[in-house]
Amino acid sequence: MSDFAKPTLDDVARAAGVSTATVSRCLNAPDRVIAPTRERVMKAIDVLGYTPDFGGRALASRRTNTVGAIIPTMDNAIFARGLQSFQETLSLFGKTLLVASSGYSPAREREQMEVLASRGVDGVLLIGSARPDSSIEFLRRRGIPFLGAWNIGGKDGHFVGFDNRAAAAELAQKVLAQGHQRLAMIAGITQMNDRASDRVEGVQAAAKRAGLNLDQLPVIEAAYTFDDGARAFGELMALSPRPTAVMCGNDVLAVGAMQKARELGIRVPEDVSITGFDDIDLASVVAPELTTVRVPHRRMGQAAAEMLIKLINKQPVERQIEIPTSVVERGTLGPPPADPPA
Amino acid sequence: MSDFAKPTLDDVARAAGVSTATVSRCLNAPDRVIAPTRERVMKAIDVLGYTPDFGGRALASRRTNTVGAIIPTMDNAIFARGLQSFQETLSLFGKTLLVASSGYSPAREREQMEVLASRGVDGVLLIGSARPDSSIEFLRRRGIPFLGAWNIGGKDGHFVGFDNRAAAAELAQKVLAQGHQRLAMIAGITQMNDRASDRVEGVQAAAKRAGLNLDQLPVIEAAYTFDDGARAFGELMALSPRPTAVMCGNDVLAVGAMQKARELGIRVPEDVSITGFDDIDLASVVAPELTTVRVPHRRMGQAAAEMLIKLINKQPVERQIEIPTSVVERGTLGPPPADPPA
DNA sequence: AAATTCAATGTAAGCGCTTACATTGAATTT
DNA sequence: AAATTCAATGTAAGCGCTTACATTGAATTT
Repeated sequence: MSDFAKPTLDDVARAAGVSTATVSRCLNAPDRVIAPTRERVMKAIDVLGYTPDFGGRALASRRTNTVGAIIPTMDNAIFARGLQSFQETLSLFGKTLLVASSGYSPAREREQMEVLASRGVDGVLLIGSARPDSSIEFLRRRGIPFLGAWNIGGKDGHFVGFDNRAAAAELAQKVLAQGHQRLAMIAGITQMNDRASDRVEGVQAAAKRAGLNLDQLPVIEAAYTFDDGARAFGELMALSPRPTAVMCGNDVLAVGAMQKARELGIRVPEDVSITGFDDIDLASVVAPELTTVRVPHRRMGQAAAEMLIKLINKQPVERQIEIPTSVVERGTLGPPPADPPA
Repeated sequence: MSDFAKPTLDDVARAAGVSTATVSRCLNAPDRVIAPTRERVMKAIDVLGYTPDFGGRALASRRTNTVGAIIPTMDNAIFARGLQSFQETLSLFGKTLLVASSGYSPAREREQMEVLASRGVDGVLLIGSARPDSSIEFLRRRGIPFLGAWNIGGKDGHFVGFDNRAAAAELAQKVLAQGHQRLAMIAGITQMNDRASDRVEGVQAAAKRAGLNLDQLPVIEAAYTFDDGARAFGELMALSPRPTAVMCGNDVLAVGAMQKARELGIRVPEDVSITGFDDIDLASVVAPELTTVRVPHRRMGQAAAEMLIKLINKQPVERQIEIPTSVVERGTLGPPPADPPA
């Protein structure tokens, strides 16, 4: 076998004594070729070590069997798990994943859309729904099916995700049920991030329903890192009156807050309750374990892949699939101290 | 602008009043076209909203500007960070990342190689060097440049990574220097995983050098999860004599072990010292903080991307690049108890 | 002023497939 | 037995680019 002459369809056809059309059919619609012929062709393919050329195939069929995903970053447990199962499911359908990252910037997201479009992806996975209309318009014009994940409720388009607002509200209710009156939030950066802003709104809605004054519900925005969570927690603890419960936009922020609490000698949950969001592995590793919202990332990734494939195949789909979440009550949530510091 | 008629090179050429070759040159070798012409062409490209067709381009140029990576799983902080920076660097060079996962199975890795090869990737990133020769042979025959990362020292081929063996040995030395005589290990699954087995060997070598009897150095292999780490730690603690220091194959295992210790009422480091490997964020979040080996994942990801691009461009490269690691001594490592339990 | 050079551009073949349409011939219907 | 049908296969165009080679004509050299 030569190192150079990569065999082509033509070589296979010649070796099997059939036309190129027949070889192509063996590959793409085997039932349209009679068994003995097919076997002969398959044998030739095997002997020559033939694999179809991607470029030729893409050009002729106008299909790439490639799906793109534009996520803020892979380097974050929030997306890693869902993306992994998205990829696994895609691979079951013979599709490959092209990964691009936006770093939470809508402009970079748009750039990546263009990169993916020019690569002829059959479909695109996006995160959430907050982005300039022009970006969506771009995909529409190109005729590329797309899907928002990790959230639902965008004004139009398809979604597979969870109701961040409702989940945050539900968690807030549990906190309020413990008797807390002085809530505070460490939110993710809400600009162009509907997951982050929905969570804030959810907490605020629940607080309002419970008769709290929203002016007394401080919200600090922080990037999703331990350090930023810790810093924000420090700021909140300097407030007067000091909050007795700090709800965080995700688990990473919450764990950062817990670290800072330890550093400041503030006990969790005796002095301050802390909650997270996502229920990543980390949440059940810290002590005390974190009260948070469980999000079935793997299930969502799989559902997203399935829906996107249906969209690509122009099969009917629901407009959105809501993945149920649940509050996980663990050690970091307790009643407020009897005599909270002013 | 119509939704359907995606403009082609031909359309641009006609609109700009030049030949298709000139348009192609504007895109691929702009300096070979005089400025006024180029501007006219660029204008036409802009007006028509033209983007080159990937299939056509790939077919004609025999290049895809796509790089593949086959990693065990994305859903693990160990790979996520390095892969993210690999991708970012690639993107700087106009290359896109195709991600495939093997789930730690050499057979699946091989399958994914075939998938990537048939997609015409320009190069492939692999993890480590432990795999059947036939897999390497496959890439060689196809003429696809490849690179092993996360480790160095494979018998041939190119590598960008760290010396797992030496790093583990260095960490073991620190443990031994504390006076521990009863070491134990919770290793990753070593089969077809050179990172895991190199770390075991490193610890064993250091122990031997210190005059310990390797028969008295129990090693339990465990998958990289908290639960498996916890389970293995439980087994080790049931041993008699009980180890006074448990070195873990990575941070996740170590944190799992710490959880179990807490559950068993075993104090860390007073009763048992625990060490990890990788220094993922988690390591400095647990209490006490984890003694571990710092691995500059981002730097490695970037170096890997740069080397792979050089390989693709047939530029000269070193055979391997070693990324330095360092031991981070933190709270989980202390001297053995004065009176260790039998 | 004629010859030469060379940058800028054009012509057209070819990359490796898919697929609409055409052909063939055995099986079925009349 | 002739006509019809239809499954199996073949023919060949075409998908949208890149690039070797050809052409053009202004600038330079003689």
